[in-house]
Parts: sequence; C-alpha cells; structure tokens
Amino acid sequence: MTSAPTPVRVRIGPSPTGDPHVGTAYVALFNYAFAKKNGGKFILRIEDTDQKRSSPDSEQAIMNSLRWLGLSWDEGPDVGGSHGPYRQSERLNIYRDYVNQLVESGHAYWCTCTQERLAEVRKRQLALKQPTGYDGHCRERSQTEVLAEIQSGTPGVIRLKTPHTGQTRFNDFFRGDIVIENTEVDDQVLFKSDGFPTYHLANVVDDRLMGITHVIRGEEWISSTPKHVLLYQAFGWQHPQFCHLPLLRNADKSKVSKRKNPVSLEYFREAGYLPDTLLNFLGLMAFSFEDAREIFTLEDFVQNFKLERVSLGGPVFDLQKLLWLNGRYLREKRTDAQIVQYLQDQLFSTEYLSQIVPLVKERVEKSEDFVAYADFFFAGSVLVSPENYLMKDVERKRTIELYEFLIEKLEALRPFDATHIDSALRAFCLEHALKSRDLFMPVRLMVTGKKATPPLFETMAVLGRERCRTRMRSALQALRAMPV
RNA sequence: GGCCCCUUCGUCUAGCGGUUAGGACAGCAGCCUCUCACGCUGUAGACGCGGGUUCGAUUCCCGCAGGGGUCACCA
Repeated sequence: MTSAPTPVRVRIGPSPTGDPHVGTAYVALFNYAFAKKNGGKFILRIEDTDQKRSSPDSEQAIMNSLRWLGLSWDEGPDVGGSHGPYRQSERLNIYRDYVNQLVESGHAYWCTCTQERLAEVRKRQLALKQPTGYDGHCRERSQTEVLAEIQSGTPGVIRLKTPHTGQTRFNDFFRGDIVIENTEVDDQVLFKSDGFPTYHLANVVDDRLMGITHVIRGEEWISSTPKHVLLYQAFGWQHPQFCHLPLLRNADKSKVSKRKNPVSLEYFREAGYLPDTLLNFLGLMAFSFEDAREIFTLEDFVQNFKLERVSLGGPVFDLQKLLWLNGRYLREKRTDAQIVQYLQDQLFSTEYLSQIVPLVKERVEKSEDFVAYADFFFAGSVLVSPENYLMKDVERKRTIELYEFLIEKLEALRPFDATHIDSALRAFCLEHALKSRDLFMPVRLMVTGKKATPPLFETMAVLGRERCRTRMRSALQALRAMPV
C-alpha cells in the first residue's frame, strides 16, 4: 500500500537587487512547468535579505517581467497564499526563532569576529595556500564570553557549527549522489549582524515552512547545498529533492552575464522580442521535446515537460537563434492587425513619441523630417565605422578601457534621466581628465550613429538605459575588432 | 589553487551497446523572385584523449585533458 503522494510545491526565489534577469525566467519556467505538469503549486518568494541591495522597484520589475512572460504564480507576495508572508524581509522573527533553536541545540554559535579579522585570516590562508574559510575562532571561545561582548554592543553573527569529520551526502535529481567532505564546509554565517538571515538559513527555513518538495535552482548552488543539508539535519527535518539546472552561458561558456550578453528581461521586451518567443527559446535551453519540436506554447511545454529530459551541458544563450525564432513568431503566430497593435504599443507608443517630439520638433519642418531625424530612436543597430568611436589624443587601448568604465557607470545609473546622465558624464570627464567635447561626440555616435542629434543627455534618457548600454557595448565590440 | 559539476557539428540538441550519428539556428550553394527578405532544396560540419568492460562502444567504468561553478555578514 502506498501513501498518497505529497502535492508538488516548487518555488522561485528571485533577489530583488537589480534588473529582472533572464536566468530567473529560465529557472522560473522549469519550476512552473514541473509544478503544472504534476498538478502542483508554483510559488514566488522574494528573497530580499540583502538590505543594502534590495529595492521595491526591482521587486516590482521582476514581477512585471515574469507576468509579461506569462509565468503566473499560485502564491506570492502580491497574490497571497496560505504559507505567507512571501517576502523574506517580512519573516525576520521566524528566522530569529529558528536560528535561536539552533544555538540552543548547539548546532550554531555566536561570533563577533570583525571583518578585518576575517580578511586577515583569509589573507593568511591564501598565503599558506590553505583552503579559505572561517577558522572557528569564536566556536572555540566560551559562548557566555561572546554573548557578553554582544550585550555590550559588539555586532555579532550566528554561524552554523559544521562537523569536522565525516561527509555530507545528498541526491541531485540529475546527477545522482553528490558527496562532500565536511572539512570542505566552513562555518557559514546564518544570521547577520543586521538581524537579517543569510540565504542559507532563510531558504531552508522557508522551504520547510512552505512545504517545498523540489528545489529546482541553478547549478551555482550545488557547492553550498551541503550547508543546506546540514541545516536540515540540525533542525531534524527531511530535505526536499534537489534539482540543479545547468547555467545559461555566454558565448565564451562562462555563466551568462550582462557584461557579455543582454540579460535583462526588460531589454528583451524593449528590443522587440515577443514574450512567447522568449519563453519558447528558454524552453529550448537544456530541454528537448521527445518529438523534437522546437516551436511550442507554454501549455505544450508544460504537457511535455519531464525532468528526465533535461540535459546537463550548460547551454549558450544564442541570440541568433532567438532572433530567428522571434521572426517566426511574428510571421506565424501574429496577425497583421496584432502586429500593428504591437508596433503601436511597443515602438511607436504615444508615451515614447511624446518624449521624442519635443527633442526634434525644432529641427524639422515636415512630418517626413521626423523619420530622417529621429530614426535612431527606433533603429535596432546604429553602428558606424569604429574609428568614429576613438577619442581625440587617446590611444585605442585606453579608449576601450575608458568606455568599459563608462558603460559600467551608466548601467548602474538610477534614475537614468538627463540630469543624472549629464552629471555622470561630466564627472567621468573630470575623473579621467578628458575634455567633455572629446567624449561626448563618440558617445553620441555610439548611441545614435549620428553626429547631428538632439542634446545628448536628453536623447540618451529617452533611448533608455537598456538601449544605450546595448548600443555602447556593440560599439565597443566593433572598436575592439577594428584592425589597427 | 582546494572542492564540486559538466563534455555529440561553431551554437541549441536527439541518441539511453549494434544508427549511413538525426533535427534546428548560423554558414555555403541553388531554386523562387523586379530587389531584399520569407519560403523551398541541397551541402559542409560533431561523438575531447587514453585505458578498460564487451562479440561490439558516442552510449557503461576509470584516468587525463578541457570547460564551468563555488570558496562573502550577496543571493
């Protein structure tokens, strides 16, 4: 006689610390499909335990992007559910209670080591070519002594007391048993001095409390899974089934990153990719249908989804194939009327045009002039010969380096409006001893492909961060490839 | 560097001991066509290396190499 199977419950736990990431969508898709295929629940949990980097804007953007893709969740911060709250910052007291339980049972301990000491320990370990990790300083001290320090105001953290002997074993659905020596696992911080838990603690407690049956997440987590398993053991809980998906890759096979690839879901939307295309494409990553079909709906994907058909080589996120797929969707899955509507909504929206018109109206005389003058607001690529990107009296190598810095600076610029762009660019000139006019023309050419445009800062603001960064990156690439 | 994971055309992948190693994107050639694109047809292109196991290995095992991930009071 078999007991009734536990209902499948899976979750996606994005950290609201930046733009909605394509990797989040990829992992969400697989979780969603697994839940739906098995009649289970798909849960969205916001993992905002990093106070410094988390923002409500990012959280909202992530939810908007997932919704745009059509991945809806059964439980989450906005839709509620029986296992809430679904925002980790709202569960602080829960983590505190559980971590105290660990301290009481002797599975965790307080630590008052300073960042400086930690850095020193690390430095020494590196110098001696020893494995890096916490040296257990406070673990060896009397807890009453450590606690006294904390009473008197010294900031402290709680660390997991990992065993010094033996090994930790867990099963990964795709890879089978993975065994790691406990000496490889260091005393990870569970509870930070700001009263927030770390990912390790929060994810274990929440997965348990939320009844998560399968943890489907990226492969990057494999190496910290032993810590999680040890935590489950310390609590006396059974752990969920782990399923580590292969990571999306850049063309050079490294983990997909914004420096080498567009990764923001907002970029894909703005650049004109259809949500169903993107989802379909993500479904092609590490997965294949038994009948080899490559074009399918989300419903098809759910119906045919099987963890057994996930392949493990890290898939390169190949923009060329995505482009082809998007073309087919446009041609085959949209009527002309839908495309007209789509263009009006996406590319020629009243909102976008309203921003452009004030910039160009003084420079034009007839409606057709707008097309010639404002084309770069709508164009995909605005590349010109790379020598145009060179700065006066700056050698190429240095130029490339400077643009790298500049792009990074602009990527992080928030809000991305004319005022901020203005000061960011001017500050950049000061920092690197550049004349503003020497920098502004190449930048103008990178983002617009033209020498004559409306004022640069306003223009960049209207184009938006994603378009600017993509254009600057491809300009930079052209500059790198330029024959000397 | 330690530990862990991975390894079929350039890329996404099929394959689960015996196949002319299949499909898709990109490439190339041709057809279609006022051009381009679409579409269609064809073509080139892969089992990382070395040992085993086996009558037989792309497929199973071991080693090596290569790639990746991870070593935070970030997730």
